[in-house]
Amino acid sequence: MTIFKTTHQDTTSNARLGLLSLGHGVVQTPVFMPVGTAGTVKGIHHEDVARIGYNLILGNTYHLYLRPGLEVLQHYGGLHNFSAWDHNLLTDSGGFQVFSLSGLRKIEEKGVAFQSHIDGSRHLFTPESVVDTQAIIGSDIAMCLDVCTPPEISYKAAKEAMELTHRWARRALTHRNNHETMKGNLFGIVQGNFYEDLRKESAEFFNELDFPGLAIGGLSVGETKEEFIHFLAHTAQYVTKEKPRYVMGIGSPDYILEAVEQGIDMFDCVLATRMARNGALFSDDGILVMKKAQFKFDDGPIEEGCTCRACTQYSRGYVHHLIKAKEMLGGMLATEHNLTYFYRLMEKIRFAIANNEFASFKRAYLERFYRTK
RNA sequence: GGAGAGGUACCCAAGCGGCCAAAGGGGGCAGACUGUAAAUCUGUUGGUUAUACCUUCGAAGGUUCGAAUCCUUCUCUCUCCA
Repeated sequence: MTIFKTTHQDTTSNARLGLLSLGHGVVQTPVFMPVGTAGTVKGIHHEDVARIGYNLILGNTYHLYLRPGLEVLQHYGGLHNFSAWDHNLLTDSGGFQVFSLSGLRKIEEKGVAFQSHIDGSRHLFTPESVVDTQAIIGSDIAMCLDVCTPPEISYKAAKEAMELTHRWARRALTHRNNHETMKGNLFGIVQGNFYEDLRKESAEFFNELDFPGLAIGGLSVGETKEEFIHFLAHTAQYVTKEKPRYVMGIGSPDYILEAVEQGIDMFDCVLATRMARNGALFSDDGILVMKKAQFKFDDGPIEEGCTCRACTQYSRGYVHHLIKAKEMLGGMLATEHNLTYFYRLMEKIRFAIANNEFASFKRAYLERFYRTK
């Protein structure tokens, strides 16, 4: 069963419009997904996330498994109900967490053994257990457990990680297809590190399997922007265009534009929400670091035309004050602003694609965003 | 009026003869943040013609090769007693 259809192909790039049909509604692509690691998009009500327009957010298997734990999630009938989120939910498998918590982990054929960052307790994730966990969470899109690797590892290590990712993917798919209660879709994750032939091999491997969608993983893990762009484009050319294509872990507006240009349909990133909490707000004229003294007496909105609460109800000076004073409302308003900004950016991107002018839109956007004022 | 404690950089505060332009906080300023161990972290914070020199630890004077540190006087603040 296909869950995705392309509705328009931009004539100036590989960018495309699509519709992604999931358990909690249809998602317009390209789509940016806010990250709600531990069952909450930090600093904002789920109600407000939905009000902005989002109908697909992330959760994280690793974090939710450790806390609140499967018993609690089962008690509440899944994360949708538990967190009052009535729209779509994608959960990351924990592959990235296991990678970023290196030192505590041990990767074996059967799965990955790791220690909790919370209390040091020992746990094992297998391709099968991670599918089970995401079934309990109730994910509309579940991700395979993968082996995510950093830049500058050897070819041999990269190849081994990729091959293990592939074996795990087969096991996860088999398990999912025999699963009695899982309703969500399971996506595969292309790996291959920063080696062109491995990326090609991994993409072709996943194209052959019966996943309803595919992700490109192992990018945005510390490589340069040039490497990111190169390996994104290189990998994307081999990943089937018949399925939704998801680049994990990006990004900033410039990274998102690069991804959309390569025909990527989905991406998620903590950047918008984390930077908001740290006092950096996005605008078409670049990033505003709100703690700067220049905003102290600034009566204007964060961004003219923005529809968020921060922009429609408060001045830059007030937000500046809240951020400086470390008031909770500051991070909340900033989060709402950045998520609104990214939502509107995606709307503009989709509009540009619909009008076959993505290439010029991208150029003009970046020119303005990085123009020094 | 008496007794005691104390005045250190933008603020609080350590230092109590040389390793002190002076710990640590805070505040200020700057930077970072990309499948969230982050409402976090990092750098910087007397001046200059800058691996050195100049000015600075309430004020003035003194002891010493050398003083934020010891002595004298003055001054201001706080606490207790009358």
